[in-house]
Amino acid sequence: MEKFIPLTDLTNNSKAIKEPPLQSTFEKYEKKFKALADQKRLHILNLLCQQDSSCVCDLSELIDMPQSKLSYHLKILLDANLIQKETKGTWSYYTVNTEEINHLLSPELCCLFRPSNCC
Amino acid sequence: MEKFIPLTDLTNNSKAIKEPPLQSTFEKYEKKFKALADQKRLHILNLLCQQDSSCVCDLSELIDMPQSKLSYHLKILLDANLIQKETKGTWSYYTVNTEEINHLLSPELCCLFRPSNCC
DNA sequence: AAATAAAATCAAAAATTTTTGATTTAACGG
DNA sequence: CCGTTAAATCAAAAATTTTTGATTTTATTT
Repeated sequence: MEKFIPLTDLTNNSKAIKEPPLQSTFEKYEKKFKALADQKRLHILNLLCQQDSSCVCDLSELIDMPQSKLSYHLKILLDANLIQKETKGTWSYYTVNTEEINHLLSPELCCLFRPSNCC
Repeated sequence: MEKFIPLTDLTNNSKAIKEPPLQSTFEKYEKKFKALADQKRLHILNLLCQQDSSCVCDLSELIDMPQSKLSYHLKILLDANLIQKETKGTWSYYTVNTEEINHLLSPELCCLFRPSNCC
């Protein structure tokens, strides 16, 4: 059992509070930027912003994309935590994860990828 | 020759100033996010931030990557306008395009992908 | 219980991106 | 002019991502 809390973490560039190693930080952002690195997914995000909650079948019509393809892209956005899912019965409703988008993107991208009330 | 400037652009959702169509906006950001969607390139950006100007051979040692591979990744960042190149003799010096990064990313990503003096 | 409907999953094919090692280009110094 | 060095380019191989159509899962309705 530890007797006292060390004041400095010598293993990590002498910062008192342990930061995750750069490597895993890069992994995290790689995943998020990969999710954003696709026109179709940017379009989906943009649509979700305007609707504030949509099910797959609604989106499927808006964006003219087969259901399985849409589910595939939604999963990538979901796994990157850029959107959230709420299931009601047989429907899945998706919404933009505004907090996450705010952490990631500049205010200038507001109009495209954040809910419509913001600008 | 135009007699007067139209007050509204009826072809584009009645906004007076013509915006690029969403499609081409998505294309633009797809390219930038694709450039960011890779651990190695995030690492390169992070290194460039700290150095404020480095040639390929210096980077190649810092990141332990063969020269042709590094050139490939630098080109992707360059084409996305996230970095800039200045050639002196046989050397190419690369720097982060801070303005572009600022337009794209949140202030929270400052420490990782902007020059070191900012936080 | 059977029929229907929404959405997720799966496996194979197609498309795209990345890696690799060799070659080329361009600039410099003797 | 020749040798050297930095960096870009190239083509083929390898790896990863996306598309497609079929199937499965889950919940609802009759």
